[in-house]
Amino acid sequence: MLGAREVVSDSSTAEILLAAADCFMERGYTATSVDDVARRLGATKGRIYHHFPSKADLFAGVFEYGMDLICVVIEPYRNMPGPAAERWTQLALAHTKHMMRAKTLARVVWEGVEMHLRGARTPEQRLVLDGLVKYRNSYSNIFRETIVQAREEGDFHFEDPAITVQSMFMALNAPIFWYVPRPGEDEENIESIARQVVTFVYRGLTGKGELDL
Amino acid sequence: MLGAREVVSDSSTAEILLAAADCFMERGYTATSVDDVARRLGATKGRIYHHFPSKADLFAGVFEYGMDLICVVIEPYRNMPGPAAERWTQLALAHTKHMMRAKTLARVVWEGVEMHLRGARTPEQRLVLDGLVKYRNSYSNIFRETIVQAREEGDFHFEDPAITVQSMFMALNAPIFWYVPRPGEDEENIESIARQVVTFVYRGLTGKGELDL
DNA sequence: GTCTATATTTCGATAGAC
DNA sequence: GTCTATCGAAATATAGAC
Repeated sequence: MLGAREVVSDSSTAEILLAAADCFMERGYTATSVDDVARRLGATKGRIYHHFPSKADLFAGVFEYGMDLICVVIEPYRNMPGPAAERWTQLALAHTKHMMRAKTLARVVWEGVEMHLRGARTPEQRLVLDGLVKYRNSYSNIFRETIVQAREEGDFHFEDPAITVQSMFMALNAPIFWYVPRPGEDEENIESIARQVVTFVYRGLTGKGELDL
Repeated sequence: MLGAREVVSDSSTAEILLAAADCFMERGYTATSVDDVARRLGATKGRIYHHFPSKADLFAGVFEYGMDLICVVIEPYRNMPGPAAERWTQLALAHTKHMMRAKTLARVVWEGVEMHLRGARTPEQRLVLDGLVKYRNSYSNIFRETIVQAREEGDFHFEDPAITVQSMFMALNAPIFWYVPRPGEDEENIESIARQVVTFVYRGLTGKGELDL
């Protein structure tokens, strides 16, 4: 199952991870103090440091938890039979809806990737981040292989796969930055937004029109 | 000219802004210390605090400088005659190429918008950020009006303009996260990437195909 | 397993010399 | 206009009580 690592052993650890995810999303990694996370838990940082050796490890835990979850979500569609273009549509819909349902975790994963792209930091943190981003890359490779196959089958059209995967993910992930859950009318709302976003990207992948300048 | 405010009065201030932009891009706002910026300048923070009352104001200065620049870049195409779809193509190409050429400033603007979406912070910082994001929104409205007009002219197809503008900008801005300038072969590289990205989005806007499920 | 200190470092900001 | 020196406020992490 793509190496889900079952980070969350007990419910106490899970509670810490979710509180940390909330804080990291609201203020970002650097601006979030361990005291902030403890305060959200109604506890003190002693509790957190008992479960995680450092703030960086806490962040890594949230990242991994987030990746584990989304891997479970797209698993049913990974090896779906039929045209790759149709498989892509199912994967993209599941991915985009999950971005909104688990917006908090998705934002943390995003910041982890961003931190990695920035480079810098200490060698130790670098090693941890490298592992996390490798996990995230194995996920994005599922989509990459699917769109390349759909191109071979004549349904998708694009030049560079790397550029296309990046453009695709940015558009599919967009809702994590502006979507605000509204109590009550959530599920239909999520369905409608996901359909529009995936349609937009689907057209970008299937279209053949060239720019007229 | 969309209210460019001429932040950069003297060359000493400009030098500080560019050094700050580099630092903010490399490590993010919170993780960047004023000492970091000073060190990059080969100076001490006394120099920075003489020109900017606070770190937040320094960030605001970089943001505003970045917005001023990109407004100048798209200005020639804003009121171009002819079909809105063609005007959009010129605007999008100019925008995307600038994202790569001025990647540093673009990333700072991005983080400013992200910080604003997070909410939180002190009321004073909130006020400054509100102003900056208003500036940024007036920029994004140019694109919004253009795609809505292109839809009225029958060239673009989409449902919700807000969702579409968000998806569009995310895809057009994607290069600021992965594009790495390579010395020598830069300009042709930028042209090729921008053409591919804008073609992808163009197809997303012009396409009429529906998802088959 | 969680809490109460506390040691240590870093950072934003200011005051005053030059 | 820039630098040196320093204050005071966080924040990471640890030690030891309970």
